[in-house]
Formats: sequence, C-alpha cells, structure tokens
Amino acid sequence: MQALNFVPNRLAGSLAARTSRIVPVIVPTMANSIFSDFIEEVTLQLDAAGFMAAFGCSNFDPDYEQRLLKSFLGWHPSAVILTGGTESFRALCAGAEFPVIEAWSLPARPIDRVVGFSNFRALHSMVLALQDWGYEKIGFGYIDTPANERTEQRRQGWEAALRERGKQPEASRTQGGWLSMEDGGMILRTLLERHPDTDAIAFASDVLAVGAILECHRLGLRVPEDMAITGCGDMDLSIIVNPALTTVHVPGRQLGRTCAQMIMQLSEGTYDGPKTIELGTSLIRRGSA
Amino acid sequence: MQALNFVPNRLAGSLAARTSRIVPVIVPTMANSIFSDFIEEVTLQLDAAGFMAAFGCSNFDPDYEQRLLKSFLGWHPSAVILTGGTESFRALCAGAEFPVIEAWSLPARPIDRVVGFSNFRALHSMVLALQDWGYEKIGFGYIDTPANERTEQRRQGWEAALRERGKQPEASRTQGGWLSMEDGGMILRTLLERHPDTDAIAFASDVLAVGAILECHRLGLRVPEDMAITGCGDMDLSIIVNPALTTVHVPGRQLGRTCAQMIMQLSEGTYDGPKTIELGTSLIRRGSA
DNA sequence: GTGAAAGCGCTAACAT
DNA sequence: ATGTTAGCGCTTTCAC
Repeated sequence: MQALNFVPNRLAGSLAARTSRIVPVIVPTMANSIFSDFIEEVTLQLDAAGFMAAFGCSNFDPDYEQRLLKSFLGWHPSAVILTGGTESFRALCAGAEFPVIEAWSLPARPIDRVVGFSNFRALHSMVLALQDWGYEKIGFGYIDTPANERTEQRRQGWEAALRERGKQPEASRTQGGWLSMEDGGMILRTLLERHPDTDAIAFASDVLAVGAILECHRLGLRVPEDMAITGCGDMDLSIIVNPALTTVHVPGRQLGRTCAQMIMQLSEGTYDGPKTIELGTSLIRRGSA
Repeated sequence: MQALNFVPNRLAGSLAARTSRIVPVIVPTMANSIFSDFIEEVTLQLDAAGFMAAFGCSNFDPDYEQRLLKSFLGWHPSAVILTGGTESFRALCAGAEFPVIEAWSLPARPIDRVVGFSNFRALHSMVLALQDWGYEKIGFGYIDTPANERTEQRRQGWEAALRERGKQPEASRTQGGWLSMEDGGMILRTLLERHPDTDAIAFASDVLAVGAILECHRLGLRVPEDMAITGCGDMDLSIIVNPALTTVHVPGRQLGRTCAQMIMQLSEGTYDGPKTIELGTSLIRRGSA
C-alpha cells in the first residue's frame, strides 16, 4: 500500500473516535527542574501507549492556568493531569467525560482522581526532626503565589510541628515573584532581621534553600552551625551546594509513572485501584541541618 | 449564545482548516533544566498566539526520536521545532507544508530553517581563553550519544583551539549514558589516569562540569589551582557549585522566543527575516578556571 | 453581506 | 469476514 511515509491524520481519527489520545499536563513552572522528572516520565510512559502528553506552563498564574485548560479541553483529551490545584479547574472539569488527575498534592476536596503525596507531612516531619536535632527557633521560608495549595500545606505542616512542641511559628515569605534562588537569600535576610535568634529555616523548596545557603556564605554565616537550612524536593541542586542540603525527597518520577499508568489502565477499562493514590516522601539528612 | 463553558472542538476545526496550530517541539531530555528556559519561552509565546506547543522527549535515542516526530506529524502541525538534529528527520520532513525549525545548533546542511548558535565557537573561544589564562594541558569531557551534532561541534571547537596553538588534543568521554553529574566525575578520573598532567578540562556541559568539581572535592584536588574546570550552558547549577563555574552562556530563552516569533510571523505571512538566525553565546568567567 | 452545503479523513456501525 | 455508509463539528466555498 504505502511504500513509505504515510501518516494517518489523527485529527480526523480523533474527531471520528471522539477521543484524541492527547493528555494535557499543566504545571506551574518548567524552570528549576522541579517537575522535569515528572514530565519526562509522563511523556515516556504515555507515548509508549500511543498517547501524546501536551504540557502547559501556568507560571503560577491562575487566570492563565484556566485559559490554558480551556484551550486544552478543545482537543477533547483522553485525560488531564493538573498540578496547580486551583478551584477554578473544578467548574471546567465538571462532568468531564475523561479522567482528571490532580498530582503532587492531596487536595482536601478532589475534583476526581489524585496521585499525590502529603505536603503537610513532608514539612511536618522535617520540622519535627529539626527540633529533635536541637534547633530551637525554626522559621519557614516560602513564596506566596496565589492558589498554591502545595506551599500552603507545607506551611501548615511546619506550623503544626512547632505548636505540638509549644513553640511560636515565625515565617518569612516573598510575595509573588517566581521561585528563584535570589528569593531564598532575601527571605533569609528578612527573617534574620525580624528574628535574629533564628537558628534554622525550613524552606518550602530546595531552590529557596540553596539560595539561602549561598546567602549565608556571603553573610559569613556558617551552615549549619550558625544557621541550619532545609529544603523540600530533593532536586539536583541539593547535592551540589556546600554543605549538601538536608531535604525531603519527593517522588517526582514515580508520581509521573503512576499518573500515566492510571490513565492507560483507565482507558482500557482495566484499572481497579483507588481514586486517590498517595505516595510517600522521605527525609534526607545531608550537611545543612 | 453560550452562558458559559462552550468549548469549540479544535479537532474538527483543525481538520476542516487543514492546520492544527499544534507545534511539536522535540528535545533530547527534560532533565537538568538544560532546555527548561527554552521550553518555557516557546510555550508562553506560542500560547499567546493561539498555538499549542507539544513537547516530546527523545532521551537521545534517534529511533525513538523518529517515531516521536512521525507521531506528531499525524497532528498536522503548524510548524515543528527540532533540537535533535538527526539526519533521519530530513526524510520525514521532506516536502513538509509547514516550517521546520532546527534549534540549538547551526547544522551544516539545514532541513529548512534554523535558530541556533555556534557550538563550535562556544568551545573554541573557551579553550582559547583557557590557554590565554595559562593552562597547558586541556582535556575535553563529554558524553558520546549517537547523532548528537551539538556535542560533536563542541568537541571540534576544543580540538581546533588546541591545534591552533600547536597542542595535542586529549579527550575523555562516557559512552551513551544519560547526561548526569556522576558521568562528569567518571570522566575526570579517566582523564586523570590517562593523562595525569592535565591541568584543565573543558566539559561539553555544565552538568558534567559540576559533577567533576564535586569529584575534585572528593579527590582532594583544588579547583582551579590543581585542576581548572569549565562547562557549557550556564545553567542554574553553575553558580551553586563552589567555586562557581566558568562557562559559556547559551541563550536558551532567547532561542525560544526567536523560534516562536518566526513561527507566528511565518503563519501570518509577515516574516521577512533570513532562513537561518544565529544567536551569540558569551563566555562567563567565574571561579573554576 | 448573509446563509446553505460540501467535505476535511477518518471510525464505527451497519449491511451484505 | 468484508464492504459500504453515515457522520464527527467545524471551515470554506459558493450561491443567493
């Protein structure tokens, strides 16, 4: 029939079949390689099953995020993977005829399915450990982006861990701003100004934590003797910085694989797992705390 | 008309209009944030013009890369952005009715359009500088993935710079393997074994270079006194490591923007630039050399 | 200018 | 089993 190079028109195919095998994935950022393992794994797994992952990047902007999803919806996706977790998605996905997976957190009121981990417990266990290691005045450093459920849950984890031991929580944050190392340094300075007796800061992200360690070097503060720093994410950065970062490992690749498998099995009707899958995190102690 | 939530079927629209406004982008890897700025910028720019960027990740596998492109072709894309640069693309794209952009390098025999920079000159100027700074025996460290034009051109740049000054090139590499920091350390050890008098290594990538610096710490080698290390890419990692990495800045974000603009203007018929756009790199001297 | 009709290239349901 | 046909939801063209 075709000597070579006949490519079936998937637009026609998808239109007729009423499903496109497109799987949009919306992430808040492509920078910092936070989601890169996740993205890579989702792409790989889905592609092997004939699905096409299509990535959208919201830059932590809920409005844009919503337009993005709306636009993706026009492709009649086979499934959707959301990592933003804004409430605005709920309406758009209401009555969707395809699976909607929220990844990277455990929403209190899920839209449909979830493949996540507890952001609360990630920081809760870190701050408990920090107290066990003898740190007294533990701050929290984060970026306050709108509708960021993940960060908010981490903040609550930190706060709860302190209150359980009768301590008063003090946090510092940068409003908006993209997640950058500079912000980490800024947060450190602010917190130190307001609370000079701070001896440890748990950051909501490795990126911020690494920035803070670099700032400590500039300020002449020894890590962890003068100031302990911890992150969350276990990104590449964390073993490069000196001292290496004590952090929480987040199973990005495994989350990706789990999402992809759920979608593939759902599409074949062979999925028999629960609607919500929780993956574990683990505390990794290195030199910075 | 629609109170809320009517989403036009883009499959039908694209089928009828014979163009989908999908722009596939194929990159070799999502890891290490090498391409993350590029990806983010392409997504953002194209989305604003109603195009949808769809990313595929080849993992440096030419076969898979080709299947990926074939699969993308079935969506009747409005344009295609390629960063792999394998010859196998040429046949698939022959007589394509849409623009094909090769990004991140300057291919000797372009398929169609290119938005790139000179990988040759990136390393050539670095190695020239290294010699100006007094380094005598300069090695080259790289990963030998199949059909990786970018790395090969960087290798040639290093070789040419040495030969121009009458030196003999000695390189070390890892076969296959994904681009990881571990590989950087391995390359360092191999090169040191074979040529103990090496006083500088120019790496084809920041990732390898940072891995090598970490390995130097383990080996008790001072950087740059005992061993100078340079990278290529100017990724986030490069300012975290100690000493900070001397490297070549690659304009990832600008490449992304330029690709997107070319595609948008081409689709409106308002593009009047050249078929090939070359962007510049710049040498950034930090502490590691 | 506005409105009806043809058809994009497939899939799926039906008839043979 | 194989062949035929209707129609997916739009865009575009052509007639009015």
